[in-house]
Amino acid sequence: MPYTTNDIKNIESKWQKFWDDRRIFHVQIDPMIPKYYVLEMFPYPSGKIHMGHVRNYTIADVIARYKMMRGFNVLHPIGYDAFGQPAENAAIKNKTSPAQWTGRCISQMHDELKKMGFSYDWDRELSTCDAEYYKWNQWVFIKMFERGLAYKKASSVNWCPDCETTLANEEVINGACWRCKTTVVQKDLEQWYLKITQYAPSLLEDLKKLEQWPSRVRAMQENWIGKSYGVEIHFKVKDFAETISVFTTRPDTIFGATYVVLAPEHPLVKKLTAGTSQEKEVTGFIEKAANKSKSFRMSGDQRKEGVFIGRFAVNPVNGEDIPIFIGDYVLMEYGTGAIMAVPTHDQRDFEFAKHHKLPMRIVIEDPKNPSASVEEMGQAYEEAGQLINSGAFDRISNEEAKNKIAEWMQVRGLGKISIHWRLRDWLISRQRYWGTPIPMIYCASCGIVPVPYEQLPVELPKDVKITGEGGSPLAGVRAFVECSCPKCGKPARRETDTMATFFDSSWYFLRFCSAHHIEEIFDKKDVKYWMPVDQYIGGIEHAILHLLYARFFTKFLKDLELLDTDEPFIRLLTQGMVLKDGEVMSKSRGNTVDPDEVLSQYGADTLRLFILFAAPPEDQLEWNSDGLEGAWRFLNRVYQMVEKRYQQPAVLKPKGEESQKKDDADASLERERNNSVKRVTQSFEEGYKFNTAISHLMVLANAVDKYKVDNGNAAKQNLLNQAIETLVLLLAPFVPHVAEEMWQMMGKNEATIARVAWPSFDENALKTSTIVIAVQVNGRIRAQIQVTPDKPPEELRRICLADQGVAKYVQESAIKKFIVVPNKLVSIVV
RNA sequence: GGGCGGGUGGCGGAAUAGGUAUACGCGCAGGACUUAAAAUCCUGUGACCGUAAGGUCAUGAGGGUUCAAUUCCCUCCCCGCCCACCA
Repeated sequence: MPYTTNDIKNIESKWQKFWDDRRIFHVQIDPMIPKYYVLEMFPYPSGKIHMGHVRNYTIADVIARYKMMRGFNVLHPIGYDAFGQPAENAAIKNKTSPAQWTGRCISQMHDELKKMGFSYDWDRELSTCDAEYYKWNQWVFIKMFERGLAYKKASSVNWCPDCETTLANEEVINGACWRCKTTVVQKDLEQWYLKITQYAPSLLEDLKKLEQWPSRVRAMQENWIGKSYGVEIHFKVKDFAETISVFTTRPDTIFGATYVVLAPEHPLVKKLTAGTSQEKEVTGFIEKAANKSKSFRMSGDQRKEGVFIGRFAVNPVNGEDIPIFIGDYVLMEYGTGAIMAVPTHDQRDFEFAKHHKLPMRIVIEDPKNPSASVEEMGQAYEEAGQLINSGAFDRISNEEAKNKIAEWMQVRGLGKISIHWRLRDWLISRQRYWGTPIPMIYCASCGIVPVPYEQLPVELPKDVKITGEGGSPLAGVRAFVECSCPKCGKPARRETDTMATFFDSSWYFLRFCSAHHIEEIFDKKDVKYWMPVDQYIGGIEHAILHLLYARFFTKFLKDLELLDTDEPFIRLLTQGMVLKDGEVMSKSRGNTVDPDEVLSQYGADTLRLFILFAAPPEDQLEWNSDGLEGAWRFLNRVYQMVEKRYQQPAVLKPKGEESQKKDDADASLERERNNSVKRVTQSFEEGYKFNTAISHLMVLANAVDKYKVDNGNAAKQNLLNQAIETLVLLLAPFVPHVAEEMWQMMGKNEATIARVAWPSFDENALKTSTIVIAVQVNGRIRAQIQVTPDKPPEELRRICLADQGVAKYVQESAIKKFIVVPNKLVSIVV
């Protein structure tokens, strides 16, 4: 059990109150001061904060406090992503309402965040479940609707049977619901979508601007958006007035296309099979395919099933009749829902063709095996090579042929050069209660009509019985559903679905700029000043979902001319996970450490210091209670230093004529002090390596410990004071409570250390009068010599040879090379 | 299958425009203080040989370039994360 006479953890609540009472971290726009916007991904208010939150917010807080000391006007807000299904479940379980439950969680969370000493501007605290916030969700939605970016369509959608609601593609992880892990099924439903695909090109292109994002997040988004260049090729159906369009990235293989495959859901299938002998078999296959979940169909290397549909298509480049199949390995969601199959050069087609004994033709020559025949192929040849069996294109490299054939086909009207995207539109309606009502009205005569702006917000009724049965609980609230059409005034019905909560979090960073603005979604001048977010911090799990949606909203709002920036987050830091015993700390594993317990035992500063010291922010962090103890020890040591060794300058009485000349110990302390400032500053400016920053603070503390002051030696005491002051200032962003306390103990005038200027350093003080140079002979260290800096090589050579340790291995006449790395090392080769 | 990270003491981790590997912390061992313990302080701590001086070997494995490689190049192994029948 940690214990000292002046318990450093008991001072924390005092300083928290001080910051609060004086609104130290409240900020306003000030064009004269450079701004800095630090933001962490706001929490879902589950009530208690966990170590992941603590780590995330501590990193953010340290950056915010550092920037404040550097003179920036720092916006550092917090809020709650308060809508969502867990509140419904908790409300049922605890016999309360989601609103009450969430309210209680928020106030609990609020208190816990305060206990961590984070430098938030609490005046901007917001919750997405407040009507003053979600009103603007509805406003954005209508703006999107007016521009055709929000639309309703019937489609096969992802459905979680457990949550009883639809899910966006981004919310389906390996075929399972991201929240409850239940296997997702497909349902045909009419749902609301946002046309994020319209922004696919700029979402992809602008990733290039995000140089300060981790490359893997950019790569993940790039893959998710998935741009492919290719050709849409038109295959005429033989003896039938229809054309099948396929998309391919491999037009170079068109001469090897020996059959066509449609997705079972392809709209042409029914038309083409009607009346053929294959109709029954095809219908049976479609039913079978429909019963398989999408995740099963997409889960890789199973046998490729399919049936011939009884008709043929014509290969446009050579006029061949080729059979048309339907196959479950072709997905309706991608491309045109139809493919041309080139079994010799695509492994999937190869497997399918083998299984169904379909013809093949090699059209790209394997340079290692130019005489290969179809019969002896064990797998598709997917590498590069020259074209063969391809008419006029023979002997052209296939890379070159891609463009040539594409252009040739386009000129002849056989195909169209085109780009396809993997990104799908974003399904945002949810059949749940605890969310933003979608502000739409259905009128029998006018159709779908948006709620007029002046009627916003469409408030979520409070007195709704939640059963957990799903299926739009709002549909059962007559007072909510029944309304009149804004256009014709006749009785009409409200939309009863609510918005996915990712809608709420796609623009909250803008709302923070003027958190409680009433007239508009936000105050344009505030947003102009604060945006973009300079530093965003959060978990990698949001690499696709939230970060993509937020970028989409930013681009949309810019198109509405409400914003100047087209990217919301300049710099992104994804913090690593917190582990215990080598496993991710999680409730389900039962290996969590409750931050509350650590707080009551050690206080926030110790917790903050440990978390920052144990690993670089982006790496995994292994929880270690001994390490926590170490952080506690260090803080106490520094506290004792201030208490016992610091003397207030007023008390300090210079005695007699003390020598102004600095001795070695003085120079050494000065060097460490300046070096610490340099290194800690560097760690903030170059990549946030807080672990090494703290290690340098420990080095400085060690130097202070070692430094002796003769009783009453004012010059030395001054030097010591200076070193301690610097140490306290450098510590301030990391351990704000103790730093405030120590600053006050030192009798400083500033109200808060949070606004004291960050210390600077003197490069000259880092120099030493003598340096130690390592001497290598044939690559091995054989001696250390002490010399004055910047010795010329000739002199070094003389000194080295005079050194006994060197002389043992070197005779002057045998020296082949003499290499000098200035002020570091000498390397002699004999 | 594709992409992105990583492999350094007993542990968390330092150090890469090539230049004294193991900073800082934890742990461990010994000592001081104490009736005793805790706390605190001091000393030591990569491995091996040696009383010591000193020497040899060590950054996943193996090669290469170099006076010099954790850092650069080649081959391979292992771990983590993300994506994946994407046409």
